[in-house]
Amino acid sequence: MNRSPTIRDVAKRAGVAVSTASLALNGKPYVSRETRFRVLQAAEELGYHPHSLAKNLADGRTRNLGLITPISLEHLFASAGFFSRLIRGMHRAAAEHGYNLSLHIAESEEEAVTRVRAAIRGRSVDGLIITNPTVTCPYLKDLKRHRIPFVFIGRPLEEATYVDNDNVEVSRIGVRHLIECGHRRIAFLNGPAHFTFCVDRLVGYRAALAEAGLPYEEDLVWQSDLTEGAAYQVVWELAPKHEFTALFAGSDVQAVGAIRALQARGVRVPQDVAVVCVNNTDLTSHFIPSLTAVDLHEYWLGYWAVKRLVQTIDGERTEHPVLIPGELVERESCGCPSQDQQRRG
Amino acid sequence: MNRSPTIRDVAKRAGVAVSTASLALNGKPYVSRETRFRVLQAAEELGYHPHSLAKNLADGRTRNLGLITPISLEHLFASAGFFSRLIRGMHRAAAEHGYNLSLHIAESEEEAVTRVRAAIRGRSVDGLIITNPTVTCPYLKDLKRHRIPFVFIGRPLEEATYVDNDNVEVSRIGVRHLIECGHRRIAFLNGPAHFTFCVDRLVGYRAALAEAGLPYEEDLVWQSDLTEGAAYQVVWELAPKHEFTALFAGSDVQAVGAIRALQARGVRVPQDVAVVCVNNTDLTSHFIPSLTAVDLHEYWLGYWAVKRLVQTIDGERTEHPVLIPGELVERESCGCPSQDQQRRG
DNA sequence: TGCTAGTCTCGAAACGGTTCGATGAACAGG
DNA sequence: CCTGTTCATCGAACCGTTTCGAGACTAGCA
Repeated sequence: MNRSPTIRDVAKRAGVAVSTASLALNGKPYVSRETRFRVLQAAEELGYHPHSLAKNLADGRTRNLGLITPISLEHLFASAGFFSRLIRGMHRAAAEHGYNLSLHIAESEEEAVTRVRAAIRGRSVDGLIITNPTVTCPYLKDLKRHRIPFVFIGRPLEEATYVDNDNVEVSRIGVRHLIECGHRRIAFLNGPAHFTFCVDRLVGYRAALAEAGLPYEEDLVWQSDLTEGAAYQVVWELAPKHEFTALFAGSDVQAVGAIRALQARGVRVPQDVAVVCVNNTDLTSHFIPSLTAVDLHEYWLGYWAVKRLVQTIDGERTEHPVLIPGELVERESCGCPSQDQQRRG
Repeated sequence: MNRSPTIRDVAKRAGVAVSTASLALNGKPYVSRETRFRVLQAAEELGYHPHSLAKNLADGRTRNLGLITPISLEHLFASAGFFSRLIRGMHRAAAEHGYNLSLHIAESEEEAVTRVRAAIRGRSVDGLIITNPTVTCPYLKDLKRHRIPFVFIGRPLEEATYVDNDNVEVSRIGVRHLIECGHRRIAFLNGPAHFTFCVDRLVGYRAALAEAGLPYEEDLVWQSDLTEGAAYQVVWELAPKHEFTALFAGSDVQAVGAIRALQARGVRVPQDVAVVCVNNTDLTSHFIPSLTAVDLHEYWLGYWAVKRLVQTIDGERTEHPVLIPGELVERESCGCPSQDQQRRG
């Protein structure tokens, strides 16, 4: 015979009933020592491995976690690295709990709705992780109606369990570092205010200034899309109109746009203006000058999202969010004396 | 009742047998017009959606495709963006054919073996896509023994169906561009020779020179790991010893290391040395000067890998590989007059 | 000795679909 | 009118597990 052995084959070889074999194989109680041994041995000899689909159908759990990514990723995460680090963290947590990760990528929010529905209808996942909840969250009602466990990555406006960076802290760390370097007039190039993380970061910016007893000047808070070009334009236009010695940028790409604009205006980085940004990426480490950045630890974002989802699946009621702290990675662009020499890497 | 409707509920409501309902719902022949209509209507009214697990168990197909990534991704793909573009392409093709994508990330090759085995044993996938086959390919014998369909991304040494870039063409395109810009002494900073793509690219480099009637000088072919630091060291050391006006780098990160070394030696890019590299990434577009690069179209790499896998699953015998062409993206670093001004982007 | 509680084992019934073989009706050709 | 197809439908078996209820056997205790 060529087909792979089933639990029946194992049971037969061990001379027990199928149900007993099942108990033995799953380490359940009420199986005698010898019986368990015989079953295990038979399984071993036959090269038996349970058929996951059958298992899943029988006990109603799929052991599958779905990742839904609405909105074209290029637009959302400035850098694609975000996505892969996120996924790796998710994967690790999933593996720790015996879950598989399945991907449901959508290019638009409507497509995301479709994918959420399909996942729910087909009962193909035990829970969902959804990145970048927006204001509308059109899938939310489907999720709630079917009571399927889910976790957001990113702070949603609605009440829902989520995992996100502590974005207040993220910008506070960056700005505080500039203050410690002696800067007192620090511009902030933020992202669009409809992202919750941008709102939070403004709070952190103000907090850092307040802590240091520095005044908050609305004129020094700028805003641009997350692209290099948008950042360039904004900085090109606003930089000459204000006095500042440092700039805190909301993303690595925005920082690059800003630096290019400053250089075009004859401003040197970091000598004339120091720069710190959010997102520790390939770009920040390889750029010249290399960029001091706040690392978002996306790996752990993914890791905890899955952890939290598994908790939810297991019925634990845990409403409060998980907030991942950022971490400052010092490089050349902040112009600090303590800049590390990792060029030789 | 709260449980979701099954096909039995549909059958009962439509007044037909379960088997008939199944035929009707799946668009199979031998169902009369009215019967089919009644079944469909009943399904509609009940809000019936087939239970994917049950379906899969019944017909023995999982409709799942597994992606196995051996070897820490950071090491393998210089940039993380590679991974996410690959995945998106895979996802699209999978969606087109009604498959799901499940992730099996391994940090080492041994772990990859474990994951391959687990996937096979649990019958949880219909086929596997494995990135970056190495010389040893330890999972290969498991794959062949169980006759599970699989496709490699990257050219393996063993005989096996794979999808890869046309790496000979990739470097030929890059080098040819430099030649067209008037350069005659072109250095080549390649990656480690144990990667098949590096071997292929050397072939392309030589081909481009030969086509233009330029001599091949072994002294101008350098080699470094795929990191910035390694590239820096090699170029720092070798650059002064040779005469050349252009450099072709095997990756974006290597190009950055090379440029940094050149600049440290007082060589300007692109004025004194023009640079073209492989990998069109965030880094190449945002770097100053922005880097002319050969785009690898990873999206299509992933797309065709899945396409090919599905063909294999469907029993089509298609041994020859799919080769994705590269495409030159012109920017500042090659110093060509036709450089586009996309700064405003 | 009789009763109860606890172990161990078993067969059967799920889980929710697909597929196979049988059955009957309608219809064609001879 | 008989026979052989083709079409439409049905019931039952099956995919490979888990779980449930029941029965048998063993101790422990009055």
